[in-house]
Amino acid sequence: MTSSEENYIKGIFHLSQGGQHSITTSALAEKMETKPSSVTDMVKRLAEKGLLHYKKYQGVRLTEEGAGHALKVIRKHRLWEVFLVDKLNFAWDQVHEVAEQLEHIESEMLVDRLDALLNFPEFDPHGDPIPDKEGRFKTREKKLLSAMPAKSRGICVGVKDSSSQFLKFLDKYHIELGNTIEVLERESFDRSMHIQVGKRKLQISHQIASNLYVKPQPE
Amino acid sequence: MTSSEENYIKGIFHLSQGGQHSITTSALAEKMETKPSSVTDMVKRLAEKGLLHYKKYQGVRLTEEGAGHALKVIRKHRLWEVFLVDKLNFAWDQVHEVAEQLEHIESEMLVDRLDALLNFPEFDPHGDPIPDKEGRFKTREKKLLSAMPAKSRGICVGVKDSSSQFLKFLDKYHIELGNTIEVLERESFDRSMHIQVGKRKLQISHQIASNLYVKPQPE
DNA sequence: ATAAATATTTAGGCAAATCTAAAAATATGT
DNA sequence: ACATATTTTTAGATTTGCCTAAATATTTAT
Repeated sequence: MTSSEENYIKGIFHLSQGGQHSITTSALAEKMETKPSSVTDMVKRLAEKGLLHYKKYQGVRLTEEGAGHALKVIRKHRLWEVFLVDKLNFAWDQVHEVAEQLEHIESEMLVDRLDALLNFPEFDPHGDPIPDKEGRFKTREKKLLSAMPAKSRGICVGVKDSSSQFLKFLDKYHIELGNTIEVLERESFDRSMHIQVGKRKLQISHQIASNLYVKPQPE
Repeated sequence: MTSSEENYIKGIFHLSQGGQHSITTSALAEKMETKPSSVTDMVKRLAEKGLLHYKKYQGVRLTEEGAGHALKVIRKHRLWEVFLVDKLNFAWDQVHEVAEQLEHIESEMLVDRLDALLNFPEFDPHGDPIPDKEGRFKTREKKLLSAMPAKSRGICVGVKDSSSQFLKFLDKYHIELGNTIEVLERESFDRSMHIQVGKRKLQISHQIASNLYVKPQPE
């Protein structure tokens, strides 16, 4: 399987996570930053290989085999991200590009030993779960910070947008995974929020709050 | 630069190490396990990019830029080999294939941090020198064991053949880099040798002796 | 319900990297 | 030195993954 094929499979998998039963050609084209006609070409090839179901004009859906393959690529991607952060001291906004390359290295032994070296991590530096050898992964209760009511608290467990710009913004305001975030007040006018992180109080826009996942805490 | 182009550049570099001023199309085709006509196509492209000198029917020679690029790829390959052995406990006969893939990952930061993680190693698991960031590498006095006279001693510092079969053979007879090898006697008939490694005495064929490098020791 | 807008596929082309078969240049042997 | 053998290059084809432009199917709106 080529890198390009793997990237398509991964792209379809991610779009499917959004709840869609079937992924349209144009949605996939946008995700892959390519043209719909190129997508049509590729999905025909992947359908022939049994990795996805495709009927003309009906969009695509991964087969079991395709989904399994996607999980393997995602596992590799996330493990490499952990490696880069934990072992090579990369910042969390610097890992994606490199992991995009490393995820295509083929060697089961490499992946399994890397997993062991990193102590079988369950989440990557952005809070996304890492599938195990069998493709299983932990899920945890999480809500967008923007969906949390005033006076509630949550532990920051992940980001929705993992672009470098957003991650650097979080760094700047010292918001990191594991922090407890308390919602002090919500502004209904612009949907901005007053929050407290540790001892620091700050005001964040809706755009920020709607890209941060927290695990709600009782009381 | 594509992986394929990098592999050609690397192949030419290695062939040039053998002392040849100019590398023929057919020698390169054999090295790359491809056909001479494919080589002609590729070297034309590489010549256009300024990575090598090529005149029809005259063979090829790397430019400064080409050689610099080759050294970078070789640096990455060998660093990854050290990583696989030191950090992931790969055996020395299991690293080549995976390193062939990893050597094409593009990220200067990755390479430099990997180098630091490994404590700036100067030699890879097969005893080959690792170029530094500037392409410089240590050379050390080494001779083929087969060229050592009887009653001489040397420290095993490298292998010429790094095929899995040969490396496994060495494992089987507990010959490893760093061992002191003493030549007890040479058989002129079949050029086999009686050697002593640590406390063990063994007889090795010329084929083995001519693929093991040693650093000759005085007296 | 039918026309207009949108989405998707087809057709034909291009670049990279390979191949085979044929042509051209170089090297070798007597 | 000249014919033969070998090496190298050229020509034309294939596959992957992409493109543009045109054709076709589907969806939407009146």
